[in-house]
Amino acid sequence: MPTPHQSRAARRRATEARILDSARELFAERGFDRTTIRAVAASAGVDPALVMQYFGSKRELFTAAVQAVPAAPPTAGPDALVDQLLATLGLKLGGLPEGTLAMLRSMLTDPAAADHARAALGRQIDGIGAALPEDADAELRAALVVSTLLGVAVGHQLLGLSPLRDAPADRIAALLRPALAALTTPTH
Amino acid sequence: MPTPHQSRAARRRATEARILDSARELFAERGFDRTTIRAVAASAGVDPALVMQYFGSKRELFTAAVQAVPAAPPTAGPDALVDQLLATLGLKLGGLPEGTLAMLRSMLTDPAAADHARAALGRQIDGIGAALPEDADAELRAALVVSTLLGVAVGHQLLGLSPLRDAPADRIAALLRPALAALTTPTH
DNA sequence: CCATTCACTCAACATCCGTTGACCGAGCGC
DNA sequence: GCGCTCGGTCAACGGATGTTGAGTGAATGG
Repeated sequence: MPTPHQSRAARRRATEARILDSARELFAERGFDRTTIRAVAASAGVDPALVMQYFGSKRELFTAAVQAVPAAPPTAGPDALVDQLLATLGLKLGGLPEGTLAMLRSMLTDPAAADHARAALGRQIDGIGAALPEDADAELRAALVVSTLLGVAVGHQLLGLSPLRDAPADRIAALLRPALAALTTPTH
Repeated sequence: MPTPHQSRAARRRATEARILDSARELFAERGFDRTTIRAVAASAGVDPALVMQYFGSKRELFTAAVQAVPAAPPTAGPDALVDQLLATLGLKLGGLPEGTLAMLRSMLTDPAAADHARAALGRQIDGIGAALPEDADAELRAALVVSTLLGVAVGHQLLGLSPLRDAPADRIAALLRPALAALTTPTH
């Protein structure tokens, strides 16, 4: 309504993007089950039926909202690995992308989100495992690294544990660094 | 019905316990929202109305099912701390108690469960923080320790990440130990 | 042996949610 | 200018869920 003059296709794309943004925000905040199509539609200033028309079903809307999770960038040196991991955590950017948060929020209660999470985390594990020095436990160590970062992300972004919420990102990174180094270094 | 001869009070206590067990199992498996009172009742071989009569509401049933989470045992030495933490993880016992799993499963999507989780994890953090050597970052390091264990618990018990699921518990503990030691040791 | 208690069931209500089909009106091409 | 396309709305259905109130039958206690 307030947009004065636009091509029909442009308006169409704009409202679709508005719906997707509202969906991402609500999915990230409340998770899949507690996010209703009606709430997404209201937040986007649109009729619920339109959401269905554009995305087919609530499931497909969720999939579309979460899809923007980028894979881990190609790992370079084994030393820069830890820095890269800390960046992945999103501590440097003040937060993970909302689509990722939506997936994390729902991963424990929605089987489809759990599959998505397992796949994404599995890819991370494989990437890190390949960058680690050759060792029988490389994959397991990579899994522990990813689990550690997952725990910090959950505690910080999703649960808001007070010591984490109030701490500056670089201090968290500084304290985490030796722990990640210990996990990535064979101990024999 | 199959129980042949019992006092009325005993039967009553038995069915209440059966309901609680079914509730814990389903809450741990599917989380708060996806667990229906009808399903709990069916699993306990009972009418849904009886669940209401005994526990008042679905919320109170959940609270009762989750309540059995024990606080951290009084921390002794600063060296045994890491061992104790690994025990808390439940790796040695093949799994955390089902009430704890129920709370963890729902903590990202149910605000009440999130409060419960924040409180329980906060208590853990305080306990560990007090056991750490005096340092300005003690509480933050304790929070990172708890987050790490939370991440491993989630990845292992709730998501079932394959490298973690297939690894023997003592190997996970062995790899985790130096990382936890790095977190609990001031680095200056 | 009888009245009462009490564990337990049955049927129903109210609400909410995902989803659908008919419908409307403004912008587009001709 | 006209008819068609299409972005968008409206009203409704069907199912599931938490919750309730009346009812039933067996164990209890006197």
